[in-house]
Amino acid sequence: MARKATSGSSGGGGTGPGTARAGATAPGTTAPGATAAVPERLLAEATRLFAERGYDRTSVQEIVEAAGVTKGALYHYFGSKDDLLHEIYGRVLRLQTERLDAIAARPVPVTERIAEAAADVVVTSIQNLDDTKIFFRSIHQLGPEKQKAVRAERRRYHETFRALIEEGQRDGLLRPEPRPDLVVDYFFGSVHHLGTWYHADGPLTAEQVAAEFSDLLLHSLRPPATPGDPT
Amino acid sequence: MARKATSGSSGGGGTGPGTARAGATAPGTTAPGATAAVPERLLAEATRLFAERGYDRTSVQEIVEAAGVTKGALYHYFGSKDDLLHEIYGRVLRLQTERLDAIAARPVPVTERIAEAAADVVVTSIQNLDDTKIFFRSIHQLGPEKQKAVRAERRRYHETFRALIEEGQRDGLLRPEPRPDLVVDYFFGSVHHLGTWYHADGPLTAEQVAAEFSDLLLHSLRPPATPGDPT
Amino acid sequence: MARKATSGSSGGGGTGPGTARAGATAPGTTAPGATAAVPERLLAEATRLFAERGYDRTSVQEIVEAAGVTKGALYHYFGSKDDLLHEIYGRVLRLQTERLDAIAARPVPVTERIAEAAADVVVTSIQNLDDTKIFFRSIHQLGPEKQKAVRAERRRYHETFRALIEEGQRDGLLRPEPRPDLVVDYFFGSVHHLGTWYHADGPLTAEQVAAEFSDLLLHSLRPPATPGDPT
Amino acid sequence: MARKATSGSSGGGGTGPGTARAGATAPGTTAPGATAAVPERLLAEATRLFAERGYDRTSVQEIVEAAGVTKGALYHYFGSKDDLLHEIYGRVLRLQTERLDAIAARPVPVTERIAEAAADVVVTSIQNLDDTKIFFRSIHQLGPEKQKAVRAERRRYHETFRALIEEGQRDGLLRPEPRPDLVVDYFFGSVHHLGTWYHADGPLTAEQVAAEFSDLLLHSLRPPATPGDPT
DNA sequence: TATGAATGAGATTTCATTCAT
DNA sequence: TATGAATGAAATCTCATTCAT
Repeated sequence: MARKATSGSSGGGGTGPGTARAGATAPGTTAPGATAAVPERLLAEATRLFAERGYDRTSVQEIVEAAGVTKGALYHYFGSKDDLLHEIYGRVLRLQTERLDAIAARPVPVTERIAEAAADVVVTSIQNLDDTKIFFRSIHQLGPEKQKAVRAERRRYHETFRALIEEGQRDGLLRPEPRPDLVVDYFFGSVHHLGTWYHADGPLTAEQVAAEFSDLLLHSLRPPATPGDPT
Repeated sequence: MARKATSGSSGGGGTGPGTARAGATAPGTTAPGATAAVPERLLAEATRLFAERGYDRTSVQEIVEAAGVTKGALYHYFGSKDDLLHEIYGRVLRLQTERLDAIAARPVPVTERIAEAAADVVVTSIQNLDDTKIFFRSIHQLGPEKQKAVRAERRRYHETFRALIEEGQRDGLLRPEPRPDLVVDYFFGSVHHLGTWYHADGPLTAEQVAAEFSDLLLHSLRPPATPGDPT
Repeated sequence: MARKATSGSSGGGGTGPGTARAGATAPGTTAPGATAAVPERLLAEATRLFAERGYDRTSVQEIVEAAGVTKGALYHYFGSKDDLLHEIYGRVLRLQTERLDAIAARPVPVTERIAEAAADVVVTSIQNLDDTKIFFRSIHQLGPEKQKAVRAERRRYHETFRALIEEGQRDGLLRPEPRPDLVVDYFFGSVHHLGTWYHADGPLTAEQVAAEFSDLLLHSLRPPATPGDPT
Repeated sequence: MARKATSGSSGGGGTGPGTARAGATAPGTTAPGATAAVPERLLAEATRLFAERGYDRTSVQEIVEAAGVTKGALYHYFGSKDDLLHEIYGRVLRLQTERLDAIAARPVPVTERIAEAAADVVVTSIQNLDDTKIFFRSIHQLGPEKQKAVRAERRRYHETFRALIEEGQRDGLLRPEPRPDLVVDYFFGSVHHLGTWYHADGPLTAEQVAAEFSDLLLHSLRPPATPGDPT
């Protein structure tokens, strides 16, 4: 058995998020810079195709053809088509979780941390727009236990974000009325739908969208200005 | 070939939302109070199943079994599986478009109309949660020309909503900074994602969510309070 | 759903043992005597092929080609390749069980009933030699619950036979020493292996083999001749 | 390519039953007492797995995993999966042939030799129950020429046994009526089916079964008692 | 002596759709 | 208005085997 990407592979192990992210060529690969290692190539093409025509509408045959290998090779590295999807999810989730954790830990006012976190998730969602598209369209096509794993990771992300909002409300920097969990669902609904309308060649850069979204979020939470306290 | 539900079948005809929703028996149906007419039953079961396991994962066989008819019957009323999905889309779109148009035409301040429209779309999305789920998961699985038709209707809806925002900004009732189209995408992202987290047996009623979402939207657009102008 | 041969179909229902055995043409079939109905043809070809090259070595493709239909047709009638095998088993088992029950109930001395039963199972095993071959080679390739069902039916058959032997021993017509269950396993081992050596074009008719096997069985159970009791 | 176990490898060489069974380490193996040599381990696991789930249902991958080696290693020692099966067959056949030859040569009355041979084959079949199971289920899955080779060896074994029966009939110690070849098929059918019902943890020891089977065989051949000749 | 990535052919099964009745 | 047998194409996955190292 080769290193099949099994379920519990989150957390740095697995089919080489390390290699995949670092861009380092796996041992046994040909010239660096030429063709990437097979698993990475498979993941990249799968991501592109899933985003383009959906998980169910993309056949394994199309993926391997795009990656220039045979089906046997795919199944040498990934246990199933499901695994491929799961691995794609894992990559984005890990990336965004790491970044959010870093931002949440910064020694700056909580409103600033929220603004930064909001802007950051928009930017990374746009930078990985294919993954974003796939995520919210295809989660239901994952096997039940893998789906649970992904949802659990997602929930952890949301909870971290919610904690920031709660902190802001406790400190009186944000309006106390909105329910934090609803705010999170409200904001991330917007983020997750970036994939349905954002285009790289449109009029807006990722950063512009990020700034606007972040601004809209904070304005909706901002306490009413009190006399002598011009925001 | 009898009255197949072709694309342009909007307008309240046979299989339309009106008859289906109101529970009125369509002409030519058996005893009222018995089982609903076949096309309605097919649409209802298809909606349920598509929401439950996705369009591609639902087989025609499953739909007809759930509706208690045979495949021949389905193809008697609908030209294809695609048609079924398209018809489901049509129902929600028509419903929500009608309501938005009515609200937009009311002789009340624009902020009030926006608040109402926002709350209303949340309520109807939750009331038709299955349709909402299907909509944003399965659009891509529609054939290209049907997809275009649906997107066009959707766009019209968004434009109506955007016009309200523009009006509010022109009149100085809303902050001028946010780009209206971005605001629309921002808000409807949230609405469309209701299907991923809202549960009827959860702690919140549709109206509570509607009030909060509407409130968040308006606060994010509210101009900064000026002295002597308490909002 | 068409009449798929589901597990519990033993006992006269199912994919038409009635039609299959009686040779009656199913409604909707063409000229009687011409080509048999599709399910029957599939079963017949599957039996032949499974006997010839084994269950695992026979592809569904080969079966449908031999039967002159498409794969879709096979799966219209049978839920799986497994089902086909199960149905084949069912036919022989039902046939032999019926015959044994009839013989066991005859109002003749038990030794005679045993002799007849032994001869009969040999004859019917040879007449359905393909089924016999398949039975003892392929049972293990059946799914677990179907395997259990088949074994249960088989056990019932063995128990009926064993009861005859016990009766003979109780009545003093057979030697008391041999354990009845071992005798059953001993004899049916021989019967089941007919498929490995018997050929229709060999020197022996089915009846000759039956007579010899029956004779060997009874001689091995015959009590020692007592003076004045020439058997 | 090193010493691949080719078809004609009988005669006690490297991978032979002698070394494997006795637990002696083959030349070139590591420390005695540690894990067995690789080819032996492969054969042992293959035997277990083939018996458990059948030849076709056991993948090469499963065998090498069970043996703790890689596929390359298997193909280093054995030319094919077929070879593995053939080698397993060879082991039992050689063992049983040797023992039968020894028994047949003993200077005791032929009835005694038959009784001993019958009991012996039962005992060794039970002691190597996995091989027994495999033998009669999987012969057909061997390539044609290997199948022929195995059948030829098997035939030789049967002929030796048949000769004993013929001798007994010639000498008037056995009933002359039964056809010797049929008797052989009759008895070995029983023996070969031991694998389908015997369990080591059942109520009977191998020796008890052997005694009963041998007894049943001889009673079925025993001439009718003549007055003044108490058996 | 052994590895393990990769192949390529083939396996079973599913499914939307058609059509004679 | 409805049936249901049948199609044919495509889908996912498995597996024995090879070969450069």
